[in-house]
Amino acid sequence: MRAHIKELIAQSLGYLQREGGLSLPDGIEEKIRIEYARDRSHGDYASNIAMILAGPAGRSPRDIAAMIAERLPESRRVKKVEIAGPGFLNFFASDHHFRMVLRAVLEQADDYGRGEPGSREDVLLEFVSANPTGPLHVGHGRGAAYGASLAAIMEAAGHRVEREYYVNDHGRQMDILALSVWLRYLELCGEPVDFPAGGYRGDYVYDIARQLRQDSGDELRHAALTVADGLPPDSPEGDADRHLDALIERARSLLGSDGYRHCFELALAAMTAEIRADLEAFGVRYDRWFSERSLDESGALKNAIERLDDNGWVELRDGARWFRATELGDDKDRVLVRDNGRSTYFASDVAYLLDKLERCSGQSLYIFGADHHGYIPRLKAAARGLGEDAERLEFQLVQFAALYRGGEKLPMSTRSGSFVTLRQLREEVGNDAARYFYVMRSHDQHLDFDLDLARSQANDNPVYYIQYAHARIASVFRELDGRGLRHSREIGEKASERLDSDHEQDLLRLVGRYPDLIKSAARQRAVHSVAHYLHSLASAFHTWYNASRFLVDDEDLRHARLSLAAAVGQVLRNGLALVGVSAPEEM
RNA sequence: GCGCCCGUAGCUCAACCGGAUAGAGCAUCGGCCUUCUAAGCCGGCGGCUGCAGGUUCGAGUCCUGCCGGGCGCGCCA
Repeated sequence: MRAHIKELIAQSLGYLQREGGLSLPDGIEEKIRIEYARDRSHGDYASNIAMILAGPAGRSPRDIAAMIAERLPESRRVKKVEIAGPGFLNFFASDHHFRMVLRAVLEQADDYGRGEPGSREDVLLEFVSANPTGPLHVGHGRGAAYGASLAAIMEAAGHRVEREYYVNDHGRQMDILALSVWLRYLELCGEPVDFPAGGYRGDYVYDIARQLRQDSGDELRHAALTVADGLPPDSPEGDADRHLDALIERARSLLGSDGYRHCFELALAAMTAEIRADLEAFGVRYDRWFSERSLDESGALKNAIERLDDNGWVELRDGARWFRATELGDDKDRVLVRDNGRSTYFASDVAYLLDKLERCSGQSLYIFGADHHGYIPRLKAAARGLGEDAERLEFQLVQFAALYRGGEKLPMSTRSGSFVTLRQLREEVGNDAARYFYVMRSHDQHLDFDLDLARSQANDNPVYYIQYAHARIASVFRELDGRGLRHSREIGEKASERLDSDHEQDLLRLVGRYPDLIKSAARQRAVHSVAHYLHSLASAFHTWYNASRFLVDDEDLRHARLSLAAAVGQVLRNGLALVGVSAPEEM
């Protein structure tokens, strides 16, 4: 409908242009914006085009609006056009338009609101990508909920979306996990080891250690004294990181490369499987799990560094290879290969970035936690250095979700193990509430997640409010069935002009703008706007439900109302599906 | 110190890339179940959009400065 009205205005402007009554700036068609009227008395759609043209044309906005209105082509979907306020053109939709809306919803059903697949650019969406060194916590949950919903919304809008998880299966953090597992394993063998300050302390480490003991028995056992012998001191007296690195080296030498590798692979596989299962249970699915290690194995890492070098952005400094990022917009130069010959995490990022840009024709979208915002300039610099278009990289920052319990903010640290996992959250508040709560606020806003509130007020959750509307609709149709009646969409559609109350008109309007909503939510990456829309649709339905009855004797009216109710139910289902929330038939 | 994000009702947040009288939920006060699900509905109370300037027909939205909060600034991952 927005596109339709836009076209009407463009035609009118065309007439005006040809008649010579008005000279228009070039490309003015692009500037036509159709908005939703806020107030019912302002009609259904509004355009401010006359106000934009007033300046250059040197005439009053209302005059111009009148000229445009006079030359608007007839349309069956527009009942009338008014000029209001400072110069708005207000469009009132016709009964015919609303009839078309009803028909579209009921005919297209689950596809209502969906654009043609592939009608928009392909995007590659990377999200969560948490290190597989511990279970996902509630911070990751927000990225997961936002990313999965955004992917679904963009897909619905017509993008082809590739969902990707980048697995950091390569670096020091993984070594620390492998070491932690091995030390816990030694404990289980009865060795009195001192657990390092920098190790991973969560219970899950014991779980993996138990698995290791089951696999390997005492094969990997070494005396605690041998393990600790001659190591630099741990904190607080010494340096925790130096201690940790020495301990990793000790593990490697005692276990041999095969033994060490076994610990490492077991820990990696166990953690990855757990993360995957967590996300799956949360309704979050990926098209690809991309291994960082594979970049090294495939030579992609070497290629990317060479390409930066060929383009003249790499130089040797103090035995290390540096990327001269400063000249490409970053605030510091970055090390690619350390003086010990090992490549940095950043080097892998560059290789992965290149791989993504080569695989995807459109935008490569990163969803980062807010703490990663410092990566943006360096990744853009890398894209430029590679000779790629940095504009194809897009970053959405998801702000923190702070957890509160008993009015106290919970500390969140992976290493100390004192965090609330995504799994615990799901068990506490349920999948539907968790998915909805995560995305009901704009992703660039901080989110205060009060666990007590989420649990104790579970019945006041907005998500139940929306689901309840859906269940009520289903219940109406059950009642209809119970009375031996049937709903005819055909009659309902024909009689749709009987839906003339304010409540019904509000609902028709809301249902009709759903397809536009999906497009704009996708364009703005604004998942929360879908959540808000669903809430207002449910609210309008509850109001209507309380104000009037569906199963009336007047057949035309009954069928018309049932058609509208069915349409509302359909849109609720479609929208809820996009944010990963179920639409129950009864509650 | 430098950089990024954010300051809107008592609380948590919206406001369709500059539009019309800034809206919801929670909290609070008062009403509505013999009728399709009261996990609901109707009404009241609640605002100098952090502060001060600027840009223009028009600013919560854009620009500058200040105040306040969060996060980030390693040959870590």
